[in-house]
Amino acid sequence: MLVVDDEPPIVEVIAMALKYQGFEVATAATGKEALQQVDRIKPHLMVLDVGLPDLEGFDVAERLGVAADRVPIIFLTARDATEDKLRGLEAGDDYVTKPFSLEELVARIRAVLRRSLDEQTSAVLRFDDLELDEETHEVTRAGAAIELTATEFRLLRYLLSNPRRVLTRQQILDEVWEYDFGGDARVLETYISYLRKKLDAHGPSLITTVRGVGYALRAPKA
Amino acid sequence: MLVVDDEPPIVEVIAMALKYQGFEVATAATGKEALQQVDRIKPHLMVLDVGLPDLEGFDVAERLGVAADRVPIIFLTARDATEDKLRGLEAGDDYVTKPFSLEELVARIRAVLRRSLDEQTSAVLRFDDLELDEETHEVTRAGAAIELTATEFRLLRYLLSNPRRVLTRQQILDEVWEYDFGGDARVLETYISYLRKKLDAHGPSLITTVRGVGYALRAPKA
DNA sequence: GTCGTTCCTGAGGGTTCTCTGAGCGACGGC
DNA sequence: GCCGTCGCTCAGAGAACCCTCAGGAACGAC
Repeated sequence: MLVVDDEPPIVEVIAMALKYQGFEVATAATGKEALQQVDRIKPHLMVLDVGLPDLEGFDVAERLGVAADRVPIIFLTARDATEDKLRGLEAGDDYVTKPFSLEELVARIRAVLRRSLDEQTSAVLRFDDLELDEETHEVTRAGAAIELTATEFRLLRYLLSNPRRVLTRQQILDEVWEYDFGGDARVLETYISYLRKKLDAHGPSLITTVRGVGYALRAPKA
Repeated sequence: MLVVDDEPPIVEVIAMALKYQGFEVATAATGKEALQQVDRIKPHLMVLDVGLPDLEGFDVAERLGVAADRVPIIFLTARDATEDKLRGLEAGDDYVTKPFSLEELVARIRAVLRRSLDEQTSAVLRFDDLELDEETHEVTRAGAAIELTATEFRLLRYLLSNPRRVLTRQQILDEVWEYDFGGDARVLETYISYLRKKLDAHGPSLITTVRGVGYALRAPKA
């Protein structure tokens, strides 16, 4: 996994998140450096900022060629750069707009890897009778469809990708909200409340509060 | 293990706690000194105060580079420094806010080491028929789930990480409560009592009182 | 621009946890 | 066996924590 951005804090926060997920991570600050690294370590995937000092991110992509076996790239791009999205996006690539949530980025990475690894892993996260499809964004509980908003979906996806494990409030805020979110931590409680209301309409409670620590998905004690 | 802080009492209390856990500990009071020490002794982990007189803690981290093989760091930071959290946090790092409990710090250290040692050690602490999972916060005795409050959990985790060893009241207070806890030492007795009540409901007594000294986990004399 | 949805903030209230105090019991020295 | 000290347990006050509801701001669709 290669992370390329000229802002050290961004590189660091991404590298940390990915390492925590168990990926091996290398970094680069410039386009030139990135090309060298690709040559040297042959990463399976690359997270690439569009706005680099020397080469534009897309130029980096171009230099790597359009071959089907070129390393998949996830572009980081500013929110308003709509037209940019089209350029450089090859089959197997994807993009994320800044500022992004780490949870979102990791989800995209998994999706891209899944595609390039030929459907080895499923796109459906499961826990008890709850299912979440990362590709179609469909969520069902005991077969019944559940409508979630974007934030609710990210939150549930993060919980589902760490089943049974207690996630601290801080972890959840760092991952699910934008990485520089400075707001009130009570948003989280509000959204947990929303999720519970929607999920628990179809069965026993799945989200457990661990007082003083955070939240966890727990199988209902039947 | 390298401990860096400009306040000698803090350094001492941490260094002592870590030594007691069996780590080799070196110390430094300034950023400059810290960098020298890192060079000299190549620590496996570093506990680093953010507010140092000469260099900011994060600057120290920066000087060490962002290489994947840089020493993992646990930052000590004031409680309200929310935005600081992102700066400097690399893969494998973590942070603890002051004032902290030593027990918490040691738990974080173990978690960080576990990650950097590639899952060599498990997150489950065991003693006799008692199990405590640090990730899910689940505690079972002879297979039966036991609900613990946050403080009970920290206390039991500390006991379990030092099985059979007698821990003095002072040690336990320092570790499980905040390191400068000034309150009444009888809290501890109360919590030992709570723990015993919950644990011994499923089997013979595991926590032994060592009169005049402290407490220890002991296998029940069958 | 208007409308509808989504996201975040704020406040109130209920629940649970933590710590304190006091009485009782247990242990050990003599 | 007696007495002093140390430890155990219970109950309760205060605080911390968390949940929920309501409303306003921001965003996007038409």
